[in-house]
Amino acid sequence: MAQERNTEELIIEAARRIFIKRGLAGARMQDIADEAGINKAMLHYYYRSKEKLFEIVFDEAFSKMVGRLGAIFSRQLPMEEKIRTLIDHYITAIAETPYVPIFVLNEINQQPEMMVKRISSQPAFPDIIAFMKEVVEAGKKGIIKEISPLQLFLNIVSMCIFPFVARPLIQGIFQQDNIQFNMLIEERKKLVGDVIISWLKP
Amino acid sequence: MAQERNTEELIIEAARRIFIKRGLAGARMQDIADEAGINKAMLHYYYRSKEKLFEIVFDEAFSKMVGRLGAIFSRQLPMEEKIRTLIDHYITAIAETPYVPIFVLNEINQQPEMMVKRISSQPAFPDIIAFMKEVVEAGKKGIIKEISPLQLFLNIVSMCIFPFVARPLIQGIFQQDNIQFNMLIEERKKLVGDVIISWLKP
DNA sequence: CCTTTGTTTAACCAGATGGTTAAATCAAGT
DNA sequence: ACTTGATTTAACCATCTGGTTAAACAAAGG
Repeated sequence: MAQERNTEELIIEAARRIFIKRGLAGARMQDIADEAGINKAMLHYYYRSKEKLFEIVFDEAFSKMVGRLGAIFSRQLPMEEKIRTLIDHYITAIAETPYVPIFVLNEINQQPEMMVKRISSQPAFPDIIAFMKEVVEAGKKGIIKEISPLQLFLNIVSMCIFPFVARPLIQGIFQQDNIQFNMLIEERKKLVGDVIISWLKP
Repeated sequence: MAQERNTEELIIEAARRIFIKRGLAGARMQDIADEAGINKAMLHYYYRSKEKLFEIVFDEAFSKMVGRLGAIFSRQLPMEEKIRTLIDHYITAIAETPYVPIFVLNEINQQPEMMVKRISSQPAFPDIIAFMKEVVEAGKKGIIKEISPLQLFLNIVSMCIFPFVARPLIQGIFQQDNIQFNMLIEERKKLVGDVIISWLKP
């Protein structure tokens, strides 16, 4: 057999970069081939079509964005501490692959049917539901204010993810360079927790 | 001259629908022509190229998303009330064209240089800056807690816009139909205000 | 050495895509 | 009716794009 054995992985890495940067419609198979330093035909040899390749990249990205929530949720901690660590860890996780959210959200908006398939095969969802039940109970016990757990979830995720989605907008309007932006994000790991906790105080 | 005089506007309306639904890379000139019920050559007759047409649609969408903030900010009201009406009005405005934010954010991420041009020609930005100064002053006077005005702004905009950007995700995970989703948004007009105000209490 | 089997390449293809052009159509002024 | 100038259309073009194919190549086993 010829060449190194990681051609397969080389292709995925290239596809990941190109798809996440340009989206499904904007990505060109030739660009992916160039990025991987191989012939265009190899893409079809290893992964049958553009859609197949995209599906792999998308699934991976989707899990990276949604899946991380589950692991954190399931931790056994008092409500306030649980929420604070959730926010801190989630922002940290997203900051590692900051272009994933806008990619995932845009593709989902292009083909909302995609969601249906992911829902069943996404192990994080049950944990999210469980967390929301905990929130209701904590509300009844008076540990926190009684609020809609869905709205709580939405608020947390909004404040964690949105800054990355709107990154060029923020940096453009407020003239922030990359270092300043990263500091902003760093500060949010605690600040978003403050916002949520102050709201939840009974 | 032939036909009705609104061909020009007819084209823009069609382009708006197609571009916002599919994005620049995903939109086809033929689709826009079909949507407008005219020949493809007319698009080039009235608007020279795909890019030119796109620019018009994008500018319009960008203003719709960012511009609305200015008008609300400039209103003379006590801080708490100002923030509450801002949130209420902004969510209402976005709900009227709910697919604009994901379109704008995605295109900005595709071509961040676009931002540079918009910044100078966007009249809402000065008002945003002015608002942020007010926030600092209100903090010093003890009317509200002393917080980073940028972070405040980010929190507000995040919680207002993100639900629309993540709409299919939310509806998918939590099995919400369109009516339920709209109720969720309706509830947020007050709820997001509560979150922010409770955080700002000195 | 030669066969076999998995891997890689260059050349090619059909359909799509943005854009052009020359001719046709239409309404209004003369 | 005829000219004029804007509007509209059908046909066309060059290029791009996802995908295919046949042949070349490289190892491993016999």
